[in-house]
Amino acid sequence: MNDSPSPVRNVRQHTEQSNCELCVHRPLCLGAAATERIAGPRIRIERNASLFQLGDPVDHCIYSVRSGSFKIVSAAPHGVLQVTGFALAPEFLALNALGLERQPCSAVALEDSEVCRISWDRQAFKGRRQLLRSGLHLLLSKEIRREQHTALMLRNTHAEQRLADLLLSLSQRHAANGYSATRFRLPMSRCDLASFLGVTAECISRLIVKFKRRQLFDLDRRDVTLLDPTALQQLVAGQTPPGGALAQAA
Amino acid sequence: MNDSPSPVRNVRQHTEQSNCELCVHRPLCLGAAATERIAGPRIRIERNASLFQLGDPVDHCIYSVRSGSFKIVSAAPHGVLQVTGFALAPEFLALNALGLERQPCSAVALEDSEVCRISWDRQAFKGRRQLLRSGLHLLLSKEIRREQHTALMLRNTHAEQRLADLLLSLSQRHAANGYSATRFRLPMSRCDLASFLGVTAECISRLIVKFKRRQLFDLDRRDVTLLDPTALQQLVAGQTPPGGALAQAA
DNA sequence: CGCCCTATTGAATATAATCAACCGCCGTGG
DNA sequence: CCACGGCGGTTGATTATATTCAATAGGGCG
Repeated sequence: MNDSPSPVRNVRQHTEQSNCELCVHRPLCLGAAATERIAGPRIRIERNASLFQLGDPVDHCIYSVRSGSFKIVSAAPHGVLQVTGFALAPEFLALNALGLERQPCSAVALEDSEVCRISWDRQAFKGRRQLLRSGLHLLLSKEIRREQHTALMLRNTHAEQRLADLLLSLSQRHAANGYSATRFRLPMSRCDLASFLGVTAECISRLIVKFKRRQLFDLDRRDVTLLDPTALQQLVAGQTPPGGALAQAA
Repeated sequence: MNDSPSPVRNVRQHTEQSNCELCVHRPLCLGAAATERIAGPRIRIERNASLFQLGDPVDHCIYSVRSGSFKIVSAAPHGVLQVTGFALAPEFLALNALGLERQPCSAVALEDSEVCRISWDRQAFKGRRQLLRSGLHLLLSKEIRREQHTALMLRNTHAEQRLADLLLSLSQRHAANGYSATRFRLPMSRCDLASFLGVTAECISRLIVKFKRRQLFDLDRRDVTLLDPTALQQLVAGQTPPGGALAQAA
């Protein structure tokens, strides 16, 4: 992680294309409820280009990832950049920018990708279904839970369990799209993985070796094959470092 | 942390009291914008009682903490309970439950506290100002950012920096309420602190000693006096463990 | 007054960081 | 076409931060 991740051309690569009216994924937009025409035209972002960057003025939009994938990069207090999330195909970006003047993070395409913009400010919502706003509520709340899960894993697991959890998460998200749950390609570098998981790239390397030896998965370059998802799940659910339980406390 | 934190009486202690119409904090509810009558009557929760518990059916409400404080407790994959957040006086609870059937976490009062319920489901919103929903959007997005900050700290800082960050955060939140930024009482146990920061209680103890020696603060039982907030901030902004930067990547 | 729980302290251990070297791939350019 | 250079990734040896286990101390409450 002292070395750099994929280089980024600091250029927005927006190319207007087919309109989202025709988009096959449209029902997924804000849940099945939102069938209104709410999304703008598709925007193409090429690999390593950023959809928006930390400090950019916010455009009062969230983004729906239609194809491809992104990494979210934020700045730690001391200014060091870190990967704080990944957004795969039917997921959303910029849910954390509502009410801000400046983007709190960057979104960098991990491969050639497409997104749609969805405005969330008052004017844009006028005349549109209330359901849409409800959908946004649900989306935002879900995102809170996702972040909480991340924080949970960072608090009380070893690197081993974090990696297993991420792999399973990617697997599920692929499966939800109708792709194979056991074979897929990692869109991100080892360095990005490490940054997101809060460990060093060296540590990731060693973990991969360890996991391969245990026949948990196979991994060539960026192509994963989960050999024993059950074992991975058991690993995630295994014992944890920082102390034990918080007694009853619930 | 192998030992238990404050014991909890698993009983809801709801006592209807003064109506929120009269609440002095009301303008803070959903930002200054929401001056509507949106909140229900006050609910009193006594120390160590839980407002809601993991697995409870959700009541389609968020809660505004009017006085006192809460800890949020969630279950890690293996079932171990962990403190995933603290909610101080004019903050909100259950923002992560929208769209769920069951509460994903528990909220336990750290002292005798009061909350107001605010319904977020469709019927309850009827006839109420749209601003309110906008306010909720902003609130939810802000909560996402808060969680992201937590995850950020957990990823690439040592325990030392995490504790400093939390103390400064508590300080700010107190100051925002008009209380002293340098002298306040910690409502939570060392154990809760440790759980939230992702370290052991022993580690917290040692850190406290270390910080005292450095004249960063004074701490007796649960009473903190920040002696050198600037130094604390510098500490937070100091160098970090997991590797260095993510190159340009932004 | 004494018990229990929380907090603290100490010594040994472990997971992951750090530093450093090396390798293999890929695109560039001679 | 092949050599070069850069980058991403891997491996090794050492070190450090924080865990673990264990024992003790201090406060609050009955």
